[in-house]
Amino acid sequence: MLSSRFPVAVQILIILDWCPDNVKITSELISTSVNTNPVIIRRIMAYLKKHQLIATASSSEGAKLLKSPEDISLLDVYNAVELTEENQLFALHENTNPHCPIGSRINEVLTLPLYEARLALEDSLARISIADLTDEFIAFGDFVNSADYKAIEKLFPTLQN
Amino acid sequence: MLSSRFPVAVQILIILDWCPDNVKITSELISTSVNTNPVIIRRIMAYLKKHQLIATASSSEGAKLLKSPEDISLLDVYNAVELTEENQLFALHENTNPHCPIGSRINEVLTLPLYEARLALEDSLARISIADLTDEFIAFGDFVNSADYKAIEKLFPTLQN
DNA sequence: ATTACTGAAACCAGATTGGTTACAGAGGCT
DNA sequence: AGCCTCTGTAACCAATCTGGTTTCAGTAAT
Repeated sequence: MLSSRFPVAVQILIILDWCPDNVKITSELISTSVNTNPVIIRRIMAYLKKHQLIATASSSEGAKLLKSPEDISLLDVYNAVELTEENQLFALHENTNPHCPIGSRINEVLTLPLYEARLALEDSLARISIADLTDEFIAFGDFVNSADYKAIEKLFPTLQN
Repeated sequence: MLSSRFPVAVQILIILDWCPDNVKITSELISTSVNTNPVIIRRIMAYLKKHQLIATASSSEGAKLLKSPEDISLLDVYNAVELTEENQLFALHENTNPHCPIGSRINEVLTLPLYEARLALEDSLARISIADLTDEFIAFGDFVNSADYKAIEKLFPTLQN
């Protein structure tokens, strides 16, 4: 099973898309939504930053999206946080027996079917954007005007600046 | 990245398909092809056995396929060895903040896109059978008659019975 | 009975994960 | 200038997973 870095990264990007520009979004605000430690959020944001999906600032304005949310697909996020340096979904068993007709060629034979399966996964992820997902939530303006907001205002301490 | 149980399981099934019925296939023979410890092979074979893909015997005849190799897909193998009890590819971050409009619904919103991506992966794996892969290797008969065979005969100590 | 193999337990080292504390440094603000 | 907030890292931790190994009881064929 893959790590939860991917869904958390998606949640980070949705929050950046969902909040108006004048809201200062810090790792602590996001960590309150995810319900984890701010350092966890910063670590994942470092991946997103490295892949040019977001920009962060040492104080001041908080994090911002670097691309239009319509142009950030789930595949972009997946690639940013889940792909290792080996750049593969399926591991292969290394050092199979070179003297065995099966062992000597198994990895070569498996490569294409496993690559195609990975492509199918990636194609599916590529079809959904952050904007698509943000649409599934209540609008920020409606949230602020809702009766709920007052009760949980303290959870968004930096919401208004 | 997923574990190498899956490719090793595929290799086990290919060997069972590839070898003629009169060859006694033990965990040690397979471990020689994979180049690992026989216990590793037995552990993976236990998954395959639990999912009714193979039968094993305490001595005597060795392991056998329980289904025609055309009817064993890579998805069957993947499901047998890689799926956990939670039965999912992507993890979600649990205990997100129920008071946050995003956190309270993020997992619900992510479920469908992640499920579809997983389905795409599985559909792709379902299209390839063990028989398809076995076809990619030299036939057992040709191997036995080849010049190579004599040199590595000792690696298949139980080959002829 | 001997032999050969399976199945399972126990243990191990290394890697990964999510979590935490701590702190240097960047960059606003007064 | 000093203060304040937040980022980016490092260091550390416990839990889990993985592949590997040794050991051994049980099973089945000869």
